[in-house]
Amino acid sequence: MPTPHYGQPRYRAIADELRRRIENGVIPPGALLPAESTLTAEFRAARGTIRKAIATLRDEGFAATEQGRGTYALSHLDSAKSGDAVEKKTSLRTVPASAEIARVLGIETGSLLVEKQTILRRHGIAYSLTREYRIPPG
Amino acid sequence: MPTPHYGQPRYRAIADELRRRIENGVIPPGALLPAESTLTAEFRAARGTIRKAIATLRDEGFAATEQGRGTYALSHLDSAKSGDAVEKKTSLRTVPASAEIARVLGIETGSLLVEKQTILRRHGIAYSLTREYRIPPG
DNA sequence: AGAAATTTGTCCGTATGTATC
DNA sequence: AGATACATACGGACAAATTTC
Repeated sequence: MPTPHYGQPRYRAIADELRRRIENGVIPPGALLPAESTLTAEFRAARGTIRKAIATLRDEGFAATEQGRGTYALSHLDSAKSGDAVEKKTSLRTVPASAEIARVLGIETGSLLVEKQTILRRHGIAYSLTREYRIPPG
Repeated sequence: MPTPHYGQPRYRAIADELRRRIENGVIPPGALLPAESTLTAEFRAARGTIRKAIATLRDEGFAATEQGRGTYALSHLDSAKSGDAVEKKTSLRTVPASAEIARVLGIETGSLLVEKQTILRRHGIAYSLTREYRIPPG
């Protein structure tokens, strides 16, 4: 079989279809997507093509994958079902830069950074932890 | 030839090597990386493996690719290229929870979390790194 | 202007490794 | 321990964009 991809590539069309299913609730948040082998059969595409489609969804934040387990749908636009109050707690501290973070910020490992931590809770239960690192002024 | 990847995958090792060359100025910002066919010969890896390594560098902001042309080296210490706007780069991955984060979120250490990382740059210089951790649904 | 060469993009098939169930 | 599912790697083929002649 030849490999034409006139117009839109197949992996993108497949990603579009899977994204639709997630947004429409056909695959609800938290549910596993069909296995790669299953999708291979359904779309009649090679595994590499299926994997590229799923990678697209990961990049977009629609899905997350765990080796040996599967790929599950994420709730992309929440976490507002609010009305119920969201409690937000922010704290500041100074921390040394890890090697990983230092590389991204283009500074030396161990340099001091300002870390702003935000914890989001609902009904007293923390569901999100955010840490922002910045190079201190001066 | 078998296809083992004990320890670190080959594509990551290749990405590390190329990143080193960019950071060390062996491949200066704006210069083209060797063609995929050339890298295939040098590292004796399949083209897909080379492409995966380059994709890693793209995600990290060390390179940019144009079809029919090649892959350019970038530098986050380099200005130019984009205007005065703030460049925002978001990536998503799953990571095990550190003890500290696990405590805050009330989960077990090592549990898998979804990490959304956002890097803010201006004039090509990263000045803010944000990491948000959430418990995956399901 | 046109054709050929170069380079990246997509797709297929297969095999093996690694993590989870 | 076996089955299932994702991860890595190989090799080959054709498509599309750019450069070169």
